[in-house]
Amino acid sequence: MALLSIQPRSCADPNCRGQHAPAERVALAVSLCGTRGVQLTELRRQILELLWESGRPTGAYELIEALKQRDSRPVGPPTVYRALEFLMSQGLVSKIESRNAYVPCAYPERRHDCLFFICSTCGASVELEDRRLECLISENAALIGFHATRRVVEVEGICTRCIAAGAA
Amino acid sequence: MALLSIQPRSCADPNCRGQHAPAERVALAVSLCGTRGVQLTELRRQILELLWESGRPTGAYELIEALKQRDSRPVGPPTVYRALEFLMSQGLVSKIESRNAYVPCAYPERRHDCLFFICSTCGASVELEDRRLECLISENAALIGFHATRRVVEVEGICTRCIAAGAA
DNA sequence: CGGCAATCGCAACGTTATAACGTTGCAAGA
DNA sequence: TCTTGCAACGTTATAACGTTGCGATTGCCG
Repeated sequence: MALLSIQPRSCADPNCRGQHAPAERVALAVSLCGTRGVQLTELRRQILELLWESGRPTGAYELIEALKQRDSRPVGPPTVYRALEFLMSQGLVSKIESRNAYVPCAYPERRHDCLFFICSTCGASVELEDRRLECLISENAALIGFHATRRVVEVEGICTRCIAAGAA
Repeated sequence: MALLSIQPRSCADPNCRGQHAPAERVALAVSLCGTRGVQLTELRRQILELLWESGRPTGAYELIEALKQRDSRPVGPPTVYRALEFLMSQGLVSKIESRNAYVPCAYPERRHDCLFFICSTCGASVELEDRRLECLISENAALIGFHATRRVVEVEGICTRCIAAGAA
């Protein structure tokens, strides 16, 4: 198991690297849930925040560890899985099936299916959206009379950064 | 856990429904492996056969059960996973990531990535191929400088048969 | 026949997910 | 105030999926 590397920073210093983004993401989620009349509880909020801070697909048990270290609150697997289920139902999080891990969703206000690129070297993932891809899948589905409800598109490979690093 | 439903038939009777197909599929695999100079051992062959006979994505532990019932040979998880790994390396089997289950591949001679449709009602899966889809994914990959090595495209929904049955 | 690599058997363990049941906290209405 | 209802969370155990490590066996090839 990879070492736990979720290390939130307080973001008051000039060395803060992109740690404001998680806060903004969470703020968006808070307002979104307010609008929708659903409860983004403290636990759910924290898990979403951890996912944004992590920067890569993160397993449920990693989240359990991170929560324990963050505020010495021990939570069991069902608790975390329930929170993840809620976050997924709101489009705030997606599961990366090929990794059994979870990522925060960049555009929770749009209800679409995403296209994920996961780097096998550094583990980072990138989320894209392509309407044409969804159309093509629908087209194929129609071909066999299939009614699609969920699309999982995950691409494994090597990201730009790792290609560059490997070439050096 | 769903009831084990892998029930091979001897295929000598006139009521045989599609059970010749698995035999033909396996025969193709045998010749293919012969050509490639790799060993499709008895165990590997049996697992491939079971997958063809199953007709739906089948878990590793289900295969273990089926093997035990088929010829009272008890095999452990590592044995089955190794065989599956071999079959996947030869393009004879694919893993359905969203189900942690395995399906036989219809076109093992072509080395491509498939598009799977999995029915949430009956569990059956259909394999399609669409070159345009692969192109579109490559295009998106190029956009972010990503070098793709594996594409996972799985669509969950309801198949024609189940739509019809539900409408009745 | 001897050597070697590939395959298989087996025990133990690690990881991911859920079942089953109980508890807490809050809010509406008699 | 009671009590009823409900959503969220806690706890234990267990199911389901997958891996490691090592030794035994098989089969190929000189």
